[in-house]
Amino acid sequence: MNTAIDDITETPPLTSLEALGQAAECLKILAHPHRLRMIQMLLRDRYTVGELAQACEIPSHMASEHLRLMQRCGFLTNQKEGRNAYYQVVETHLTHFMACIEARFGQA
Amino acid sequence: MNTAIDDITETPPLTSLEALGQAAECLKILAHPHRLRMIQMLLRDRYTVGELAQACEIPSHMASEHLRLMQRCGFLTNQKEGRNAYYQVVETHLTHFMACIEARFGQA
DNA sequence: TTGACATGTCGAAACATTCCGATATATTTG
DNA sequence: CAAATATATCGGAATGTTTCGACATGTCAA
Repeated sequence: MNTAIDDITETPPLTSLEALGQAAECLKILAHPHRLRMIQMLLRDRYTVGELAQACEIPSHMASEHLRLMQRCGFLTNQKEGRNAYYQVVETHLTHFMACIEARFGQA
Repeated sequence: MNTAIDDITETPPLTSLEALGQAAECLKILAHPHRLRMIQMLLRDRYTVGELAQACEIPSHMASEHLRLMQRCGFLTNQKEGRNAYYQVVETHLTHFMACIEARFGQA
């Protein structure tokens, strides 16, 4: 015999189209190989723009643009130290997203 | 004293830029509110193009295009029955991705 | 066979993203 | 101060995505 709670856990309600719109915005920002690499690195440690740029094999002014984008949407924050800018992750759910991506696309 | 295995589990290698490129392609396809809604529904049951279109509040010929895109990249498959086409999920990792999205963006 | 229905496909307009050179700002070093 | 370094920003060309109307295909029922 099912209880009300059983029914809810069996079929949770659909997410609203509005919330899925927000989700889609965030996924669009994730959907770039250089930004994924930056997030993967920043989930482990903090890095400067130049270090991230080098890891992505791109000019640092382009890394700066990717980082600005990810900061504007609440994924990252930065701290300026001298002439360097250290970025780090603030959106904790990125840990889970990256775990999903690593589970599917591996460490290859 | 750390073993080699400890070191690996503490700092797994970065995913290659090539693999992250594939991941980005998949995320781009996920990054659309109507496609997210379709996937969320199809993870629970199979539906026709018309049913999915109605749930997304879009004309069915546009639902058909979204479904074709998701089929081409290996997320979905379909079975024709009479004049209907039933779609269902074949990429099992979508369960985990959708769980992440629901955890972050809720059932609101 | 005819008409209604469900789905699929095409092409173009509208829109968004990516990339890059040029330039700007701020900081450290000599 | 001047030069070098690190980061940030701007504008535009190239490219990709989304949407939509129009039309094509295939199925069912009368």
